[in-house]
Amino acid sequence: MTKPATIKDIARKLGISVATVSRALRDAYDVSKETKKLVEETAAAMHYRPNFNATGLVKRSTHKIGIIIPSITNYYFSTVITGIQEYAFEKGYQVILYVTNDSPDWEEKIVRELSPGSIDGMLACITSNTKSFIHFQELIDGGLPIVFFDRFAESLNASRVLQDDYNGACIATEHLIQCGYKKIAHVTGPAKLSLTQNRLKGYLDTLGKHNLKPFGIVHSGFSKEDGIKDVEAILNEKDGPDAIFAVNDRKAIGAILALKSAGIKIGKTIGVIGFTNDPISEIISPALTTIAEPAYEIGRISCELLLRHIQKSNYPIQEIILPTELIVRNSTQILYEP
Amino acid sequence: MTKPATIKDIARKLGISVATVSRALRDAYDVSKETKKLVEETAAAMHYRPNFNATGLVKRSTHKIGIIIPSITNYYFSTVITGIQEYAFEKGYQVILYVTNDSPDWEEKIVRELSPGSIDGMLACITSNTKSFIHFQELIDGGLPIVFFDRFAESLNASRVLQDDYNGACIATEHLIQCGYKKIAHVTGPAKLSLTQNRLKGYLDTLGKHNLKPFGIVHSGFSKEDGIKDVEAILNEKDGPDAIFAVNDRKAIGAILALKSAGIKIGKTIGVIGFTNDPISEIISPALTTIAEPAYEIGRISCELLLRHIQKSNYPIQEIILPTELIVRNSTQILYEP
DNA sequence: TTTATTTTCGATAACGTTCTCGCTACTATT
DNA sequence: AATAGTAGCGAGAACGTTATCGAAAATAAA
Repeated sequence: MTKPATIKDIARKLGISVATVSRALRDAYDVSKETKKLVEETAAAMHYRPNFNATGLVKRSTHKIGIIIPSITNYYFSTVITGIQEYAFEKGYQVILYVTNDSPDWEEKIVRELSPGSIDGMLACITSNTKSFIHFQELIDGGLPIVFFDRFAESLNASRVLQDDYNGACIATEHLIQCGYKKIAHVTGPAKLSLTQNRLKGYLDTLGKHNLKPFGIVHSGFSKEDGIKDVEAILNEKDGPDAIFAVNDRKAIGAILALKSAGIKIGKTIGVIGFTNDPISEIISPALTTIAEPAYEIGRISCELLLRHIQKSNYPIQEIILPTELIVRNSTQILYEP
Repeated sequence: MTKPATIKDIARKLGISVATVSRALRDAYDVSKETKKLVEETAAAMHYRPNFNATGLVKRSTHKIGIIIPSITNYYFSTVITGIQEYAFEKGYQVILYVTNDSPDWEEKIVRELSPGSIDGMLACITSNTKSFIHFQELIDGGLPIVFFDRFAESLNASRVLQDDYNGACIATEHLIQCGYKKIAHVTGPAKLSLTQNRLKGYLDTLGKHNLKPFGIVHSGFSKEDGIKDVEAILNEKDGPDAIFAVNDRKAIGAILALKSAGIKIGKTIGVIGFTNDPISEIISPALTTIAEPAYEIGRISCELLLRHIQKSNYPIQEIILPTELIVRNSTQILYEP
């Protein structure tokens, strides 16, 4: 119940002015070594902790950054957040978490209700169907540094950190082709998202390179249930696929479940490849071949970039793309040696 | 780049005092309806947003709460956080996330570096081997409301919200016995944690009730890998178990993987039951029988309780225990009809 | 010495709010 | 008509810190 010690308390105890104490506590060129040391010692003794509200008020900088994200209950997002959190903590920043539940309305509400000076910058990942971006544009216009990750809007002039969706999709499709699969379907995500488009493009381009035709492209959500539904629909068509490239692991899991309950041999009859490298992909049987995304690094690097923008207001806008990696497991198999 | 509007700007524009504007913007008994309406309108027009640093300074209350948690990359924790976040957002509170990585040193450092007045309260889940609790005690002594969830320290006089670990373990063990399993091993967690102790006690008591002997109790970490190791060790003993009760789903998953690679038929030869109801438990094959924890509700209720403590400084300390539920899947089977 | 320069510090005004007074101008009471 | 009460507002201090300006003391240069 004891009130926390302030700079005034230290000043009073030492018989010096608050200004001197303040200087001594920061990087001070303006204060003698003796008083600096003295102040630091008594500050420690009194358990002094700076009041961020006060410093924030005068310096217009709280050491806080915001994360706005559709959800945290999946491997990719929670790992990105972990990366962000760790880097931020190392640099003395605190992280405020905003979860949109993938609802554009919530997203807009959250952004609109932001108090000025409550955060120094923002890490953002938009919902899968954010239609208007003016709320983000207003933040940017207001001078708040924003770095997008994973999902972003082309129209917004802001830095972003992404995995290499296009090449990842190329690698995935190439792998299926090398295995000997020929009729490769793509179970994809929400149409407007750039990551969906890039993975789709990688798929199409790679098929084209090999003179193969695209197959049953279905746009829907990102969930396991979406994967099940989409694959069931594909299976009902007359001419079925012999492989499925899913836009992410959750949908690939759905695909595996759907194929299993249809009694189809996964790998041998129909190959499945995902995207993410969710830990579940090595637990499910057959284990899921997938494209690994560097989620943790994306978090760390996004945060690093954001802090640069915060420190230099004219820091140049960047697009950082991190490589992906093919992880081969049992859901794809070599059908014949070429 | 335009500076955000302040209360002063509104006052100047309307030719009234800042005090009146301030009153008009809050629940004002002291201001006429006309000026109140006028102020609200121009505030909206100028996109006024209150500055939390300033209000926090004078009112000694930021609308922020902290969550300190070992990790966010698992189903239980991320779901609890989701519950917390949603409730907090509904009530106008922001959530600051602190991740300890299950390291007692990080935990202590984070707590020690908290700035006074930077949060109004704290939701906490301790690491699996926090040895000393004085850093939390100091927070409590300093008057900061804290609510613990899932993991807590008996010695700390603070509210807590828990799942019913004891009865959950009883139900789990009882289920195994009803199935016909007789030699039930318990793969458990870090020894000091109360949840470990309660689940262990539930297991022991239920066995005792049926005159069965406990079997191969192994204390280790919470991870899948720990589960694999523990079960491999148990299998190497002369007289093997016919069922395994794991302290959580991740270890149960590890158990299933270990049993599979040992070529043991799960369910028929050895039954497995977990604790959590992680989504992965219905994806793995065989699907995992488990005790479902109300993670989301624990989050919401913890947050609700914390806000009560924040609003009434003498709000009574509570221990809230939420029920669990048995979810039967294929990793346990009825061995014979009694 | 005297002057110039540096080092070290204190006073004071901000930052954007809320809070406590107290003042004015009404309305109600007698 | 006199008093009391009340509604509505403004002035100014406070919250804990940093920033600006200048003053005093110490040192260096002349």
